[in-house]
Amino acid sequence: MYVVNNKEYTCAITIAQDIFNDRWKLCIIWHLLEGEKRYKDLFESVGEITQKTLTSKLRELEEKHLISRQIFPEIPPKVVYALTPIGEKLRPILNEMFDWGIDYVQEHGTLKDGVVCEPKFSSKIDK
Amino acid sequence: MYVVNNKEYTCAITIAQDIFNDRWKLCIIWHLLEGEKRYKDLFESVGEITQKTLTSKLRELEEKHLISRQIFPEIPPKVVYALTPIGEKLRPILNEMFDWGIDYVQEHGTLKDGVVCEPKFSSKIDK
DNA sequence: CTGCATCCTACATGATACTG
DNA sequence: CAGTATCATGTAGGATGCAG
Repeated sequence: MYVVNNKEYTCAITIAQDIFNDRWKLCIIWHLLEGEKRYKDLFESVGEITQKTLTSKLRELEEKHLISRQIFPEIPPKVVYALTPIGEKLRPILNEMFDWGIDYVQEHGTLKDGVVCEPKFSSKIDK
Repeated sequence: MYVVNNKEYTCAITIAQDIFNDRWKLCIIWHLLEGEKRYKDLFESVGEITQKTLTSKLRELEEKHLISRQIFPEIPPKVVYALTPIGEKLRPILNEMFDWGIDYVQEHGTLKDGVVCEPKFSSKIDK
């Protein structure tokens, strides 16, 4: 039996599930795989998320140790979010999900004109 | 731009998200990685899911081509669910999520006595 | 055994406006 | 710029009972 944050789990899969089982967290992590980002940049790149939801999701991710939050005491304010090591460890999973999505499109979907996301294969730390 | 089931996506990640981003689908797939199963067996192994929800999730998974549904014309009825090839392709992702969960427990959780799930590394097809 | 039909509730998320 | 504060709502999922 696993115990995390006073919750009990019998399967390690459900731990991961519990952490990013909503509409936005995986997407936020996905964009942070490119490197640390400011609140504003996330707000723009994540898409149609509202500020309230973005703030709430960032707090949850921080609480669960997937991201860090660095505050610069400036005017105007500056806050930078970045993946923690355990958050960074999601990279291969996200990339595999990306590949699976491509496979799925080839079997059951089509490709249209327009911009699409690129995978985030390599770590920025390498560069 | 990807088009699947009349929905447009700009990122392949969101396709995967759209398909198993709820409380139960990943868990159902996880158990089907052991091999095909009857409705009753899923109902018991998945856990605290209700019949209504299980049925609904199985329909969604079938509709999205992740599982197949085979009906045996017997009394009492027998229905067997199994992963399709594209569903089976989720195995490495699920296993990596499992491993990530273990990592997460080591950093931010604890281990207690009690039964835990095993990973589903190999395909049953191999055996 | 394998479902479907109702009814119901909680929570995640959205819309909008405001603040230091 | 980086958030709160309110208010509103859709829908996923639960509880329960019935059916072929």
